Amino acid sequence: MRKGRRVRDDVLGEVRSAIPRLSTAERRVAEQILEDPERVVDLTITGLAELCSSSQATIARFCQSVGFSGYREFRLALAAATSREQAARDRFDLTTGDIDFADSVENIASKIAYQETLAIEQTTKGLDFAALSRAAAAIRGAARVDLYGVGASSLTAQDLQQKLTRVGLAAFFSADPHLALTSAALLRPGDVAVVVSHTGETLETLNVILAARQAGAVTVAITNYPASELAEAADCVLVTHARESRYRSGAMSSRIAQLTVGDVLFVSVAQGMPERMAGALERTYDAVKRGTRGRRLDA
Amino acid sequence: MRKGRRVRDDVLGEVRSAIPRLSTAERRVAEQILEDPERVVDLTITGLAELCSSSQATIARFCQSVGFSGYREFRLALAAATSREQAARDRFDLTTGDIDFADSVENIASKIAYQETLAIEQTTKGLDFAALSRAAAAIRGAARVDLYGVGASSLTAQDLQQKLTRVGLAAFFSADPHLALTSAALLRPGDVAVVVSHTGETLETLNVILAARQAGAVTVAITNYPASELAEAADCVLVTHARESRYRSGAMSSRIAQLTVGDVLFVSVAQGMPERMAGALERTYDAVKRGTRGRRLDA
DNA sequence: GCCGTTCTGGAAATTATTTGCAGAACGCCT
DNA sequence: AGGCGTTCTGCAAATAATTTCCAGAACGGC
Repeated sequence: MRKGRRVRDDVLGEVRSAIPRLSTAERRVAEQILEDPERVVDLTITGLAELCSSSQATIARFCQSVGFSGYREFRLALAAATSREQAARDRFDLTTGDIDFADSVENIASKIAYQETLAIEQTTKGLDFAALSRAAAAIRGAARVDLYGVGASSLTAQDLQQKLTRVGLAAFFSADPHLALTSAALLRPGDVAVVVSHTGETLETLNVILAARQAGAVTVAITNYPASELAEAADCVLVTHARESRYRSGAMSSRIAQLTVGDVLFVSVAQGMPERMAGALERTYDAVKRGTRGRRLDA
Repeated sequence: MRKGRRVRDDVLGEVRSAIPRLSTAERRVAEQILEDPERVVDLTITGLAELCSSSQATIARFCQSVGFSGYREFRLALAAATSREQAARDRFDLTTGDIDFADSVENIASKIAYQETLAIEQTTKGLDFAALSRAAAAIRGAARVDLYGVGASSLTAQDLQQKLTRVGLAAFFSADPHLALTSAALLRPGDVAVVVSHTGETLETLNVILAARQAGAVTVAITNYPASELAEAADCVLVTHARESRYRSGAMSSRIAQLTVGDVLFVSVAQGMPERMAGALERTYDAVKRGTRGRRLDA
């Protein structure tokens, strides 16, 4: 790749390796920069010149020696590089430990962020793309899609239902296990049932998938446990990889992972039917817009 | 809190959320920047002015409106931010952020993972921890907590409602705007209303928060736009930093960011009441367990 | 010690950024 | 519709930052 890019990625390295061929005054500059890059970023060329007990001209020449067009460009690159390093550092000094009662609010936030991003990364990396494509194709072709989940998993199901509806598919969600069973039993071959369950052992969801299967529908399971009964029973199994924190107050990572899977599934579905999408999205947007006219209460 | 640092982390978010309060010419500038930040980084103020068919003065003023001392500082921050994002993209080995119709399923997954991860990281970094602590304390002390959200935001509200209920708090969620209004009006001083809305301009949600406020309840807003009317009206504002993909098929990042905020809030609440928690969680777990006895349909 | 080469900082020249200002555009009120 | 105040905009002047030029200083080789 073009040099410009490479330099920008590792300014400090460039500076270090340039030291041997620099003159005394320029070397002083290099050392100052390496010692505290973050400080230098905030300095104007004059400030840096003072800091190095030298002149602006020297700084400018230094920047050119290292391979930049001048101080302006160098400073920009330095800012990019330090920020990049900072980002990398941030990601790793997130203590991987579980959340405990002694944590500050800031710590809690970091840890949750870490766990949730981890869940997303691992889940998307571990997805069975073949199964996913099959599921997406089935949903695209279905006359109707039933979604089901209880407890925290109901949110994933609802979310997907909202999304599919938005692109003009007939998607249904029921929170009530009896209604869900009824609904599943009425599916027809070609229709799809998507069942969400973290453990994959929730009895209600299992029964729904069995009913859907019996009715001839394509069954899709979103679960954390590929060996669960739910997974065994489904045609397409989409596995989440969430390790729930010990502070298991609620399904945090698992729910995020499920939603991510839902998103990928949804986008795959939508991608296969571009004609339909464009229009449907716009129409639903307009509808909502129109529907929200009203009066403010404090007027 | 160190504003400088926060801004530097998410310049694009700042720009985006500043749009509402910008003038026409400044808005053009903002849009240009959002459209192709990498390009703008290489531009001098004159270049950017030309690109936006406006004057240098406008650019300079724009930078100040967004919260920087001037273009120099802004450009530096932009360089830092884009480089940071680039680093994150490298991690997911992908080249562009936005999803398009040509993407393979694997690519879609990477991109979604990237965007959602970014939303989580930026949101947790940008959280106002003071507001968060206040909200958590209020919820802990409330005799009742009302949660409200429509559309995609309803999921966040539901999620939080489930969690709070699990630790023994009286938490209510209503999807129906009329019921929500009724409910909000009946809150008492010391109670809490949590309102979730991405844009912060949804009329229904605005009215709910106004009603809750009038009833003397503590009001908490979860929104992406700190300058929105909703945010203005709330006692504690928790801001998400989600940049929705151009493939705006559904609120993916914004919803994830909201949930993350909800999680942090919940854990903060739970942390302050350990006695209550341990027991409550166990009892609710047992209850669910007992409630799920039944017969498998395929037996 | 002299000469040529390289290095350095002061200062001028250039370039970039910010600020002041006056006209234009807009909304508001009558 | 017309007048009035406010805000927005671009021009241009003022300022600030950076680059280039140049002359003197320092060093090394003869």
